[in-house]
Amino acid sequence: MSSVTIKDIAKLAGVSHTTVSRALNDSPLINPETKDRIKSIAGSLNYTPNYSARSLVLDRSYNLGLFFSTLHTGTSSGFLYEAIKGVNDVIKDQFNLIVRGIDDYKSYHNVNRKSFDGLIVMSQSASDQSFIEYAADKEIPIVVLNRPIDKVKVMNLVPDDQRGAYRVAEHLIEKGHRRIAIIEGKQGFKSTQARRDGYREALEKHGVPLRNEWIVPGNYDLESGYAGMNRLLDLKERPTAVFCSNDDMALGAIKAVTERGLRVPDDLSVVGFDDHLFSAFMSPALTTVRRPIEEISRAGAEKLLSFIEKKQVEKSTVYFHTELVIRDSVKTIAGGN
Amino acid sequence: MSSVTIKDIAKLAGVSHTTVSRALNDSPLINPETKDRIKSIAGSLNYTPNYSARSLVLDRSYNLGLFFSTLHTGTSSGFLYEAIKGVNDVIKDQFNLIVRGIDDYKSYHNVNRKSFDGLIVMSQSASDQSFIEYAADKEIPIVVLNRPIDKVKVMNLVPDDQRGAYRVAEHLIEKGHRRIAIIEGKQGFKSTQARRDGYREALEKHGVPLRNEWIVPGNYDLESGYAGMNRLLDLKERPTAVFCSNDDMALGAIKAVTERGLRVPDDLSVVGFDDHLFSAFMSPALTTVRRPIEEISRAGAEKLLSFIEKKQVEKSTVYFHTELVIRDSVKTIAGGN
DNA sequence: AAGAGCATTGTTAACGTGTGCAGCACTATG
DNA sequence: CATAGTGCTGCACACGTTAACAATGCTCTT
Repeated sequence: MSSVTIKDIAKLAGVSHTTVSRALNDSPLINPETKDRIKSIAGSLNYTPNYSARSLVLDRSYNLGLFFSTLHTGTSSGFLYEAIKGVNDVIKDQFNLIVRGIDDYKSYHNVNRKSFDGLIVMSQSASDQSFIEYAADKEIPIVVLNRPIDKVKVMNLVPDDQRGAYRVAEHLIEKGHRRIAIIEGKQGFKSTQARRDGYREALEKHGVPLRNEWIVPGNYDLESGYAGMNRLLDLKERPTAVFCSNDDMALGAIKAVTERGLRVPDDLSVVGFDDHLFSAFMSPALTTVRRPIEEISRAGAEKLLSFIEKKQVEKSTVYFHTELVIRDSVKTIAGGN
Repeated sequence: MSSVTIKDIAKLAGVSHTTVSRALNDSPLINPETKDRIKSIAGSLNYTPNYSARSLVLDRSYNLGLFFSTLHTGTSSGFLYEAIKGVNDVIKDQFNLIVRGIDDYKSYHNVNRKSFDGLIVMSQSASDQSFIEYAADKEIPIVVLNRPIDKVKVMNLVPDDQRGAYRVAEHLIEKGHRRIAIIEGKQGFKSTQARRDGYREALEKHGVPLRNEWIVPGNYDLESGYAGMNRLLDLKERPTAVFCSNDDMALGAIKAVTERGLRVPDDLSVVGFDDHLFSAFMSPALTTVRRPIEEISRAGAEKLLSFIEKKQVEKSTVYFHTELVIRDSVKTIAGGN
């Protein structure tokens, strides 16, 4: 069952392989009748083009890379899922979607124009700056999603994390809270900083005191949310509300609260960030910030395809709206402080 | 910055391109000194091999396909995440990992030996039987994970869902429950049937009555768990325990319970299946069955690599142990019934 | 000293496509 | 009738790599 080539078809049709190639590619040069004849022969032989050969001569790989900063700690499953779904919906059959974590590369050696027609980087950390620069330098069509980057100019689609964090912190203040803690995201991630900044901005704007002991580190996973909340609960002066830098940590944090016999939101209010699938179904349903990852991924894929087609890239930064989602994990308190 | 080829290197080194090819591939035929010289020239020119050309002549694509039944409803993000992580950990730099949903294919046309060195199918539904048969027929090295398949013989690694379901149902019975409902998984999914069978088996074995109205449909997503539980709560005779066919639905189900002012497990016991990342962190922590998807994925990838290397496939079915994970969502009750 | 054998390198073809250019037959134009 | 034009097809080469085979120079053996 060795595979059939255009030369086999040519022989059967009594034409040259050139004619077959043209016919299958719908060249207007070919007589409609021979074209049909060739196509039907190809169909009956179950011909499939050899993509390696085509790639070689056309200088296209038919590969699109979807790169994450890491596929280990820091990338939540929901994030991965939404990104793949969004991109996949757009590219369909046209390209192979190759998924990889940047931190798995020892060297970027085989990231080049020959191997990838384009790249989508779901960037979470400054640590992949070098990768982005490398790819941009090689002039591979590229879009960078999720993390705003500086220095190198590329198409950059990002959620407005800072604004979202600002809104959710402000929401806590409006509900009467004045003792508001934060469990931060993974160090080095840009999103960690943006959410921290939004949080600070809201507190400062409303003259709410900011205490160092209410700022605890985390790394975006469940366990770190659990640990972070325990640290806060051990303080003499507890906060009345805690802003967790993502929903996973919020879930861990709530676990820590209930383990001590306390209740959310009655004894302590908790908010998250991301609006994961499960967040609406937790008890209590989590107040959080929706970050449109799937939408950004879709938009990024569309941009990339147009770059590849037009053989020309645009470079700009586009912010996507983040949205406060109010549910049941925040208590309204009377006095504040 | 047009890319450098072995011929360019050959010119600079004053040798033929064949020698360069051999040197870079560490052929023992080449004089160690010239080899070093060529390698250093290649390094300084920043040479990267053209994989399309290499693929063409070697008849290898360097592509591995990771195929899911669907990337839409029915595939939970945790499942996707664990599968990608497991496979990716094994293949590292050797191959491109191409992720796709089978239901996105209009035709399997460009699934062939030329385009894929091997396939990993995370099969969830009988609907991809035709895909598996197609691939097996084309003699592409293949492993099928997660779903036990019949008819076509391939390497098949699956969790023992039925045994797991049996154990968790038995656990409920041991805790004194005799009114046990089930919210089923997506119709047509093999796992749905296996879990149902395990559940029935346990009930029959222990002489626990099985009532039709306590068997409600679902489709593995949060919403369907929520809806299913509401159906059960509307019954005149409510169950005392509910086996949800996965953790996502358990989460939705618990939501429905708490919404009515009832509590888990005090008023109603709930168990799930999968042991998702978040299950230990729910309140109450969910009693469930651990299904080692990442482990299976890793094992599958290793098998596949060995098939490709040895150019020979084994065919058998291997069951992976599923494990009852006891947490806090089941109440011990005195009498039963 | 001649031939065998080895180490190293080069020549040439092949993988399956796509494409510039030439060529053919036929029609239209004057 | 000669010429230009048009519609269609084939020839020959290119893409970058690997590999079978040939060729070269050298060493060793007898």
